[in-house]
Amino acid sequence: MGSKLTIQDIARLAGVSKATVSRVLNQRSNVNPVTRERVLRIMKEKSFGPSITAAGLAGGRTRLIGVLAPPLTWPTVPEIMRGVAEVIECTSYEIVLYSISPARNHSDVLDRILAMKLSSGLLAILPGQLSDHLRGLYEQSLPIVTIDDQGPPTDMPWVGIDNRISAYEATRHLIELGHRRIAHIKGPEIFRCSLERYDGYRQALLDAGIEPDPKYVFPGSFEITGGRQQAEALFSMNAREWPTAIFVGNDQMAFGVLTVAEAHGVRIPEDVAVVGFDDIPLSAHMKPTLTTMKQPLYEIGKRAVELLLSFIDPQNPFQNDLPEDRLPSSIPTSQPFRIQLATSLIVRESCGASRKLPVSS
Amino acid sequence: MGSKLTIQDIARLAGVSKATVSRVLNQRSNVNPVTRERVLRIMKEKSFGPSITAAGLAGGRTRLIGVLAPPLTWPTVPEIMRGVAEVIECTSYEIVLYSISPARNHSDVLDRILAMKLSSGLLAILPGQLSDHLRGLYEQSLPIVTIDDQGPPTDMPWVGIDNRISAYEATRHLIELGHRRIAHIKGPEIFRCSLERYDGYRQALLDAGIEPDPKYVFPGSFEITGGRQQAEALFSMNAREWPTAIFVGNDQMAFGVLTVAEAHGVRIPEDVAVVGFDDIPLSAHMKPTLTTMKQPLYEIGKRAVELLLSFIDPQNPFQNDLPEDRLPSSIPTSQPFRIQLATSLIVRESCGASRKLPVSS
DNA sequence: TTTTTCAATGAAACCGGTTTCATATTTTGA
DNA sequence: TCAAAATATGAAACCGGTTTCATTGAAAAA
Repeated sequence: MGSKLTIQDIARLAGVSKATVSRVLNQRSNVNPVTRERVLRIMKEKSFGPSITAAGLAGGRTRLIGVLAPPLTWPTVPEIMRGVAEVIECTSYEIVLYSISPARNHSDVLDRILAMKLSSGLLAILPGQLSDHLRGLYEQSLPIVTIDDQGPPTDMPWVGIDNRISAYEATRHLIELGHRRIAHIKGPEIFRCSLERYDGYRQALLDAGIEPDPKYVFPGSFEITGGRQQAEALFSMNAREWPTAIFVGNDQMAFGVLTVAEAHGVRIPEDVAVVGFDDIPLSAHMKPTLTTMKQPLYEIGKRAVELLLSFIDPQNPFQNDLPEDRLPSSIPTSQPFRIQLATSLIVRESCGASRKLPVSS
Repeated sequence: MGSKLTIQDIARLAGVSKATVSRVLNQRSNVNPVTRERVLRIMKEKSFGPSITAAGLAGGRTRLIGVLAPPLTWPTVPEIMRGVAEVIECTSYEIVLYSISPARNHSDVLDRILAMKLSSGLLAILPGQLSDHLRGLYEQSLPIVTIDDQGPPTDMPWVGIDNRISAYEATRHLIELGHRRIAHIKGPEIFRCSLERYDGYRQALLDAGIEPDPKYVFPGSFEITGGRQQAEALFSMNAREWPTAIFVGNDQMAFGVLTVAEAHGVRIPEDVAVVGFDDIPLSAHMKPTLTTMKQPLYEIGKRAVELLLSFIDPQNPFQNDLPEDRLPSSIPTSQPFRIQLATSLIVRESCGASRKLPVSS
C-alpha cells in the first residue's frame, strides 16, 4: 500500500520542489492552477497524507484539538461529544481526548500536556475546579473554550446555558402548578452551575412571595445515589412537613428520588411533584416520566468547537457563520465570546401538570 | 509560565548536550546516575515536557494511540472508554479519538488517517464493516486491537466475549424456566456478534430438542426503536401463537420491547419473559428490571489497550502482567492475541426466575 | 523599447527532538 | 604496568514538513 511517501517523493513525481507541494497542501494562493492540479492529482493517486508530526514541528500548529472531558459515563457528556465529533469530522482536525475526574485537581497534568505542545487549542467540558487554572492559560493566549461551567465571570470563551434563569423557570413551573413548599436538591459546589441553579430556585420563590426555607434545601452529588440519599433524608421528615414538590439539581438525582419515593410508597406526582434538569436519555423512560429542563447538549458541543476553531484558524469556514448569524444575537459587545443557548422545559408526568392542567383550564 | 522550553535549553542549564538529555528522557541506561538526576531535577523545576511532534518526527513513534469508536451515545461505549482512558492515564500515551458510524464504510478516511502517521497503534471498538479493511492494515504490521467485533476468524488481536456461548446460556436460562416457544430479536448483520448470538440461541433450542421456528426470529437494529418495531410485529401475531419468552439481542431493544409490552397490556414476565444482552446502566432501572447477560465492558476496554500497548512498546510495564498472569489462561497457543472474557447472567425481574424459583425449590 | 512589478518557483534554513558515530575517560585483565 | 574493554558524553546527521529569501520569466508601466 502507499505508505511512507514523503512530500519529497510527490515533488519528484510532479517535477516540482518540496516548497511548491507544501504550498499546495496549505492552499496558498500563489501556485499556478495547472501545477496545483497536477500535484493534487498525484497526491490523490498515491493517497498521500502529510505527516502530522512533521507539519506540526515545522509549522508550529497541530491540527489537533484537545478535549478535556469528565468520565464519558456521565450522562450528559456523550451527547456533547457527539456534537463535537460531528463538527471535527468536517475539518482536517482531530480530537485528543483527555479524561479527567473533576473532583481531583489535575493542574499539573494539564501543564505537562500543554508543555508538549500537542494540541493547538483546548475544549474543556465541565472543567470544575480546573476552571481557575484554565483561565490563567487563556490569559497566556492559549485558545480555550469552556463548556457549561465557569468560575467567576471572565472573558474566557464559553458556551452553555443560563442555569439561573432555567432553574428559575423550572421552579416557576412548580409554583404555577400551585406548589408553595418546594424543596431543592443541589449539585456539588465545585460546579458553578449548582450554585446558579440554586440561585434561580431561590429567586423564583422570593418573586412569588415565598420565603425560602433552609430545611428544604439539600446538598447533592449529581449522581443517582446522591439523589437517593437526599430523598431518604427528605422523606424521613415528619410527613406533614414534606414539601409538595421538589426541584432536583439534575436528572440523575431525580431518578434516585423517584426510586426512593416508590420504595416509600410516595406517589409521584400526586403526593410530591418532581422536576429535574438536563433531560438525559433516561428521563423519558423513568417511572413516572420526568419533567425536566432540557439542555441542548448536542448543539452546545457543536457551537463550542466551532468557536474554538474560529480562534485557532481564522481562515476556517466556521468563522463565516459565527460572527454574522450567531454571536451578535446573544452576546453583549463587551463579551464577544460567550454563546448562551436556550433551554426548554420538557413537561412529562412527574410534575403533575398534565393531571392538573385539564382541570384548571 | 515555563513555555517554549526546548531540550537544548535544558541541556545548557544542566551543562550537558542535547543527546544526553534525550537519553534521560528515554530512560536509556547509559547515563551517569549523577547526571541523570541533575537533568531530571532541572526538567522538573522548569516543568519541561518534550514536544510530542518533534519526538514523533525524529523517533518515528508517536505516543498517540488512535481509538476508532462508534458514537459515544451507544450505551456500551462509554464504559469501554472508561477502561481505556484509565489505562492510558497511567502511561505517557494519549488518545486520539476517531468517531465512526459503523453503518458507513470509512475505509478511505481510515487510509488518510494512517497516511498521516499520527498514531502508532489502533484500537477499534465495534468496527463493523471496517473489520476487513483493518485486517489488511494489520497484515501490513500496523498494531491493531479489535474490541468485540470481527469478521471471519483471523489472527488479528481481539478482546471480547464469546457471544455464542453467552447467548446459548441466556437462552438456556429461559429453557430451564420451562419455556419452549422462545423468540429472538436479532442485531444488525453488519455486526458479527449479532450472528453469533443468534447462533447460540439456535443451538440452545436444538440441544433442548426444540425445533427453531423462523417465525419467532425477528431482524432488529440494536436500537430502542428496533426493539419497539419488532415487538409490535411480534404482539400483532395471533395471541395464541405468541412466544412465552423472548431473548433480545441487546438491552436497548429489550427496553423497546418492554415499553411496547406495557402499552399492549402484556405483563412481563407473567405473560412473556424477557432476557436481554449487555447489561447497560439502564437495565437495572427498567420496569420490570431486566434480566440480561452482562458484558465486562470496563474490563474489555482495559485489556484491549494493555494488549495494544504491549505490541507498540514491549518495554511497557503492562507486558509484565499480560503474558504471565492472563494470556495463558484463556488462549490457545495458536492464537496468542485473543483475550476472551467471561460474561455473567444478571437475573432480575423480567425473566420471571425469582417468581418461579421459590416454587420449584 | 526599457524599466518596474508581480506571479511562480526552487534552494536552503529551520522546527525540536532521536540516533549514529566518534571521542574521552575509566575500569578490567593480563 | 600497559593493552583491551566498557562507560559516559558530545557533534552532527536526520526525520518530513514549513517558511524565508532569492531568482526567473512574463506582464504592466513608463
